Amino acid sequence: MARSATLRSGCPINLSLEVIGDHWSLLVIRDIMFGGRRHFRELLTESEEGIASNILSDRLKRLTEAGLVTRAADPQHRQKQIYSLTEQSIQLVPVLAHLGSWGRRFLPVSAELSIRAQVLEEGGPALWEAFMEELRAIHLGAKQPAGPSVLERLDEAYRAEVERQTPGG
Amino acid sequence: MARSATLRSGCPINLSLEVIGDHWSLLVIRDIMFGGRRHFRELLTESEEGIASNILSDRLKRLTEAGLVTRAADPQHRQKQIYSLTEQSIQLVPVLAHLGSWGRRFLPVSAELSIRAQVLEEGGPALWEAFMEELRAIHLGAKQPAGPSVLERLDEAYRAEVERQTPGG
DNA sequence: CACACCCGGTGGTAAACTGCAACCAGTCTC
DNA sequence: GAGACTGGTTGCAGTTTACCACCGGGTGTG
Repeated sequence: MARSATLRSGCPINLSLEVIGDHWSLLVIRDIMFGGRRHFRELLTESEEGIASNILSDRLKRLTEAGLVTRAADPQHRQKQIYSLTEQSIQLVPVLAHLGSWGRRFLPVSAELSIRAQVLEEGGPALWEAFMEELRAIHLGAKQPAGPSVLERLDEAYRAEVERQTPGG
Repeated sequence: MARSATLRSGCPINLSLEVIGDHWSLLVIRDIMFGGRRHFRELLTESEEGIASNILSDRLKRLTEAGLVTRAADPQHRQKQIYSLTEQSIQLVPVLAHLGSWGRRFLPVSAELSIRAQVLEEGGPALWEAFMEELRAIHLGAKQPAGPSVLERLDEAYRAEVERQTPGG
């Protein structure tokens, strides 16, 4: 069931919180956005925080209704659904970037999980914009941007950080 | 009671959400930050969304424990407590600004409540920085910054928007 | 046709969150 | 000293959220 349309007030911050102001919604978006998870099972089993299947199901439904996520059939596997970001959720990149920076400054983050936030912070708005262009290519079918891939750069930094911590791997 | 220290993961976004990822915490911060509310009763009765007293009490306690808010005795009134922002919560300004911009773009905001978000958006990072300096002066006792007051500018825009909607007063 | 995988849904239970209203004791005002 | 105001607290009920485990039908694979 769709939850009651409370609409406490017309304040943009309040309305934003009514959409993404819970523990899981932004984490799901983060995993689709940065983790490249596109299927239910990927989001479920590769979740760093261990989301439950019914919660994931519920959030994907909500996010779809709110226009932050779309679902489409997977041509490779007739039962699979592919979840994609929309322009609306892609424009959350600056929010996530700032939220990550803030967490990195004040909270007990782990090094390997915050390295992406660090790269995004150092890259600044220019990098975010490039990242958003890349996401539009991946999720909306837009033209692939020219420059080097931001996603690859983030993943590379992550792998380097993991390697740094377990050199003998 | 302090809620269980779950710490689902060390991801900065996750940790940030564990601190401010609920419906009310950011609204309380918003009211202290933009609305100039410093006392319990002000936060309670002038809340746009109508927060309940026990919820407000709980959030103020949590935010204090998390280091986003401090409380101090009011010399004017021996029973009153003055709530202040900290450097940690002042640095949420960019997050709130982006969240407001995002809401303004995609959600059914009301004109008079989103005018501040619009001013902040148009002012960009430079204006945010000036606003943060001003907040440091108000809440942390820092030196009053030189330029014109951002808070006054926001309030003025708000009043003008209200006037525009109800010209006859 | 077995078999493992895939997308979820269900049921049960516990905890958290929320709203409402009443209440309390200290404090300022007149 | 009466009355209003202060910062909260408490109790209760309803709703939401959460976790856990299991199930169930469709689907690709050998």
